[in-house]
Amino acid sequence: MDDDWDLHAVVKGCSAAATTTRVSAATTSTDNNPFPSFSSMNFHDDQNSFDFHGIIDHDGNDPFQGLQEIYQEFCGDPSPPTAASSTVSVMAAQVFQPHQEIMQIQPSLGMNMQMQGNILKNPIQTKLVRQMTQEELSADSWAWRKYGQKPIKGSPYPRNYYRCSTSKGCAARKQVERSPNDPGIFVVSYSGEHTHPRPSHRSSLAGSTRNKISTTAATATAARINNNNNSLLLQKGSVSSSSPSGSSFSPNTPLMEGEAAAQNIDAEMVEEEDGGGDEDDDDDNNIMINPNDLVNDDGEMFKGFQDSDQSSGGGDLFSSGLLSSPPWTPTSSAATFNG
DNA sequence: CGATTTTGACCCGCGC
DNA sequence: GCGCGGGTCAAAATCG
Repeated sequence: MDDDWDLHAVVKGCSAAATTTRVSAATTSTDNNPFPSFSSMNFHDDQNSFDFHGIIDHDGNDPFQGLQEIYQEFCGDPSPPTAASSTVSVMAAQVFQPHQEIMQIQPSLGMNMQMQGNILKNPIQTKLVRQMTQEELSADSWAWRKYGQKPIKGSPYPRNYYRCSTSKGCAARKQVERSPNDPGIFVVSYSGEHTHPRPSHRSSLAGSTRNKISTTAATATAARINNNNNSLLLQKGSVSSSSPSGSSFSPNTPLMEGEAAAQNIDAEMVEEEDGGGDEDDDDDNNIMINPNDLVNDDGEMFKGFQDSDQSSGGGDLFSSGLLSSPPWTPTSSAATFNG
């Protein structure tokens, strides 16, 4: 029954957005990590705290040189902070993949206009995959509506499918599933882009009652996450159009069930920002990019998902809702998971 | 009543 | 061609 905590929708907020993004080689093993120094990189939301200078690889080269340049371009307009840092993380993940043939960035949800402008130069279809805690999920400000749930082979937890409910034609979607390795962590994938600005008010029923999630579980999850790797992954996928979202609107989304959800709702709007984070957020929002996770044997990025091997049973379900906007556009949304 | 969740069915791509 | 797995659809149920 413990697994019943529904993570249903969490919504809104933005507070969870990452305040500090840490990019690191997930694997500690230097053997496979082409960028040992990566693990020590820390990124802050502060406008210019993201600095790739001084980082070198095994051979003493500066693998981040190009990234630094790109970053500077994007950072012309750092807002929203979270978005910016997350985006950069994504970029880093792509750029640093040794075997990655593609180094372009694609427009995605939540990107601000400037970012998109830059990105459009290199349109690529990608899907953003990120691991986050429930808290972070709750920070999603977009409004998501769940349209499906399926058991996934290899994972004891089902995957939940959400689409943006703010606008009918919005192509933004996201998938949320619990990490087989750590139930406290959710793997969220974003694809498509919002064709409208962020909602400023969460929809009335969003995540209302249907979802109840045990606060304890949520808390535990959040706490646990600090000890886990939050990896940011990218994979070729589907996405396309562009849309502004990075701006500052506030959205909604389903919330976690129960109180947690409720709390998020009210609190979120209040804290949406960037400043909220601070200490706690620092840890919770760390984003670690694991090169190994990004690329598979074929040199393609991916991995996080396929890892676990269990069987899909169809049965169990958890419903989850969650997450929301792309890392760079944090706000809130919640989700619920029923173990 | 409207919006959302749940859940089985359907569709499609992929590997054998 | 067949089976499997993943993504989406749609009807029913739920909730404020």
